[in-house]
This record gives sequence, C-alpha cells and structure tokens, in this order.
Amino acid sequence: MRPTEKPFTLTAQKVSCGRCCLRELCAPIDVTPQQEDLLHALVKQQHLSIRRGDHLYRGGMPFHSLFAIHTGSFKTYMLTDDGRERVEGFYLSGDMLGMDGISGDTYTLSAVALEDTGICVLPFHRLEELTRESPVVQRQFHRMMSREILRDKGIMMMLGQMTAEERLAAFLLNLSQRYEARGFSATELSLRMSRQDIANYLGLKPETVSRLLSRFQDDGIIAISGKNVHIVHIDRLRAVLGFGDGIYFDQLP
Amino acid sequence: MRPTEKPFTLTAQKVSCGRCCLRELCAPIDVTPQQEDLLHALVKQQHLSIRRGDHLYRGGMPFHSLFAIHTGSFKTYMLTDDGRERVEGFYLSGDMLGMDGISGDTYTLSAVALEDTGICVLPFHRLEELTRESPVVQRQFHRMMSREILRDKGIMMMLGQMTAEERLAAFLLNLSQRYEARGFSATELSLRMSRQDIANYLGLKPETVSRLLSRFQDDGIIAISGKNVHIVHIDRLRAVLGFGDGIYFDQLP
DNA sequence: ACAAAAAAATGACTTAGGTCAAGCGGCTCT
DNA sequence: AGAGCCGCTTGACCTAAGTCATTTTTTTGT
Repeated sequence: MRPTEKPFTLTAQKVSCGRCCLRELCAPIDVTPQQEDLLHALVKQQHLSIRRGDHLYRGGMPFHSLFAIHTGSFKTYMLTDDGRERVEGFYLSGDMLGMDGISGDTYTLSAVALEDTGICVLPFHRLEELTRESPVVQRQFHRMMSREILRDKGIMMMLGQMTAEERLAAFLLNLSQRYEARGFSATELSLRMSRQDIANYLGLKPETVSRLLSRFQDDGIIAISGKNVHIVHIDRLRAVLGFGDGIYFDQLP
Repeated sequence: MRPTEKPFTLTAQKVSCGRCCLRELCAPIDVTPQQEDLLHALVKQQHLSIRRGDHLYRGGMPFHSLFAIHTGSFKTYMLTDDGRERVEGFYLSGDMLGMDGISGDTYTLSAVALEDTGICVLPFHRLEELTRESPVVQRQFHRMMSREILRDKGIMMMLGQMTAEERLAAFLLNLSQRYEARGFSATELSLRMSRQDIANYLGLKPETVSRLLSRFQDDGIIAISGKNVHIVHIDRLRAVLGFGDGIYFDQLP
C-alpha cells in the first residue's frame, strides 16, 4: 500500500530559522522579546529537510513533536480503511503541523511534502514546559489549537453545503489570501498540489475540478497554465460565493 | 433572524456535579485524587441550567469559559453570511463545549440545548492556571483539544467521500457508540434533534434523511417510531459502511 | 533530448440526491 | 381537550456532479 521510500529520520541540520516559522505561535500579539528568545531557542534545536514526495510523519507513528514549516508546503491526509486517502489540508510556510498527534500517542494523519521543504521541530514536551512557564506563550499555543479547530469547522461548512463551483472558488480565494499574508501575490498562484489532491480535498472528482477550472477560464475569471493560476477578476471569484468578501472556509493566517 | 429569548445569564445554582461532567478532562488516565479535587473545585463554582431551545452561548459573544455538559444534549451551529445555519455537531453529557472561542475573544459557534440541560462552567483563565500547575492536567487538556480536531477531521472525511446512505449509517452508529459509552443502550436511541438538524449536519436534505430512515426500516435494519430508533441489526448497519467495525467519524468518548 | 508514463482536459452518458408539491401525524398552546 | 401548526413522510420529476472513455499535455527518467 505504502510506497517504499527512505525511512523517517531526524536529519539535524544547521539551517537558520527565521522568525517566520513561528508565525503561529508568536503572531499576532505581544510575546516579549525575552519570550520570543525562549521560543526560538526551543525551535532552533532541530531542523529537517524533507524532499518533495517524502513524509514528515505518517499516521501510526509515535507522536513526539509539532512541526513549523519554514519553507515549502505540505498536504496532510488520512487513510481510509480500504486504503484510499482523504486529503485533509494544505499547509504553507509558517503553518504548524502535527496537532493531530497530541490526543493519542501516535499521529493520526500523514503529512507529505509537496515540494522540497525545510521545517523546524518543536519537541512537544519542551513546548508544554514552556507554556507552563509563560502564560502568554500558553495562551498563544491554545489559540493556535483552537484556530485549527475553527479551520476544520470552516471546511466542514464548505463540504456540507457548497456546490462544486463554490468550493473551487473558495479554495482559490483561500489560497490567494494565504499567499498574500505571506507576502506573495494574491493573484498569481502556483498550485503545488495535483488536481487529484484538490478534488479530493474539496470532496469532488478530478474531472469536475478540471471542468470548473476551464469554465472559470472561459468566463475570463482566471487564466490557467498548468500549475500556475492567474486570478484576473478576484471580485467575480468572490461573487461566485454569493457574498462580498470576508474569510472563506479556512482562517489560518 | 434570531428569535427573541431570554438573554444569556449565569444563573448560579446549587447543583451537585458528579464526576461525569469532567469525563473529558479526567478520563481516561491517571489524574491523582489531589488533582481531581482541584478540577472539581474549579468546576464546582458555577452551574447553569439551560432550557430546551435556549442558547448556552452564541457566535460573537465574548469568550470566557468552557462548558462541561452535566446532563442533556446540545447542538452547535455556525451562521452563514446569508443567515442560514450549518449544524457542526451534537454534544452529549460529559462532552466539552466552547473550544471554538479560545482562538479569538469571542465564541464562533452557537450552542443551543436540545432538551433541558445542566452544565458546569470552567472559567478559561482558571483552567489555564491549573494546567500551568499540573503537567498531567495540562496534557489532558491538550489531548481534549486535539481530540476535537480529530473529531472534525473525521466529519470532514464523512462529508468528503461518503454517500448519503453511509453518512446516515455512520451517524446512527456514532450515536449508538456514544450512548453506550455513557451507560445507555447501544440499540435504543432517542434522537433529541430534528430530522432537519440531522440532515444539515450530514450535508443532506431532510427529505433524503427521511427516505433513508424509511429504507433502513423497510430493510429491517432499524425500527423507527418518531424520535425513537431501535437498531435491530447493528452488524448490517455496519455493513452499510463497508467495513466491520471500529470508530466511525467522530471519536468523542 | 527523447520516449514512456503520468496527469489533465474534454465529451457522452448516468445517477444519487435535490427540488417541488401534497398529504399525514404528533406537539404545543390556549 | 381540541385546534392549529410545524415537522415528517412520500411521490414525481430534475439537475449537478459522477462515471467511463478518449485525447492532449506535462512530467519524469534515461
């Protein structure tokens, strides 16, 4: 079932970890420089490079750490009993991975790199220690977990009541928003994931995603060239959702 | 849009709170009696009685507490921009409510009682204090939040790739499992929520839910009488999902 | 740089579930 | 207790999205 590939190893490396990889924990509030130093000390200890197609973790592996994405992007998925996969989300630089592992002793999802990536390892027991010492860091960590819950509620909303067209529009707008928050263009998207993955994530079939992308292009809303999507009329894309603006189905910063 | 009803007030009452209402925090592990006392001291402070149809909290209200359901059941929902509601979940005695409020300063969902209920209030800042003092309680709280995340991933899975028939079977089996975990019959379910709510939760239309319940009954799998469902052949209900047993789409204990 | 393989696009047709409409029955309220 | 209302059920029909099949494009490995 699982493709053979090199086993999961913690390849410690000397990679400088900018503050971006702690966006979720530090931002958006008043972590004092001192506390920030603590966080950076924590995260600076271990770094990993995960190549495109390799796994950061797999469902069933013992849980020990959370991971902050320094560069690159991941998809997470869950395996069904009959071996098919269900894509649960796409994570970009600054996002935190691994929270699905906290409740048990093992990770529940699997995380696979969509491109060559650099990630920071946060040993969970160290993070817990730190949150016991600093109420501010504690609160920030709790916010982070709660945000993941909200994110999921948003996706449930989408899967529960949006049409295929609305889902795809919401997906593109969400990506646009997140790219923008990272300082990239909000209208020039580079889709790192396959149409298959997009379809799976949105609860659709690849053919439907293909058709809809073509339709959006024919309507002049977007221009596609392979993995690159140019959003020509972001307002018309918003209009597909039937309301002006706001947050779509996934509020990750 | 919102029906007028008595405003949200913290009607402190003298209700004895059995340990059941802290299932999520204490169970299943080794909280020492001492720590358990701390938790109970925390939770014993405030109790609420919420009548059927009344709200425990509403999206937009300032966040201050988590709530443990002592008796009764709730549904949570989110309002869409155009005022329709999306049912996010059903919560039974022992379940924890309000985690959607942690990430912001306000609750995001709304929680409405499906019957007359008794709930315990856990002021969040007190809970955070407590988790700073006790690593065991801290870990347990983190597990609880992570379990909520997993629960949502499970629902996403359902909404993303199950047929209507599978969703309804999963819903019934999930309820059965949770009733059983609370010491009730696994085969005699009393549905506290409307067909509308079930449909909305499952991403279906009420007519479809009705038809499927009738079909399950015609097939002899269940026997329905209004809100009461008797599961006649739980194995055949499991077979609808295409695999033997296990956990369905929602692992709340 | 080329060939093979995988991914994506497109068309024809099917179907699960939605929509609309009508009748039934069990609660709620006075 | 009885009237009225709302929620539930059921039927007939429709449509959005899925399925299957074919072609085109992109990616990958030598």
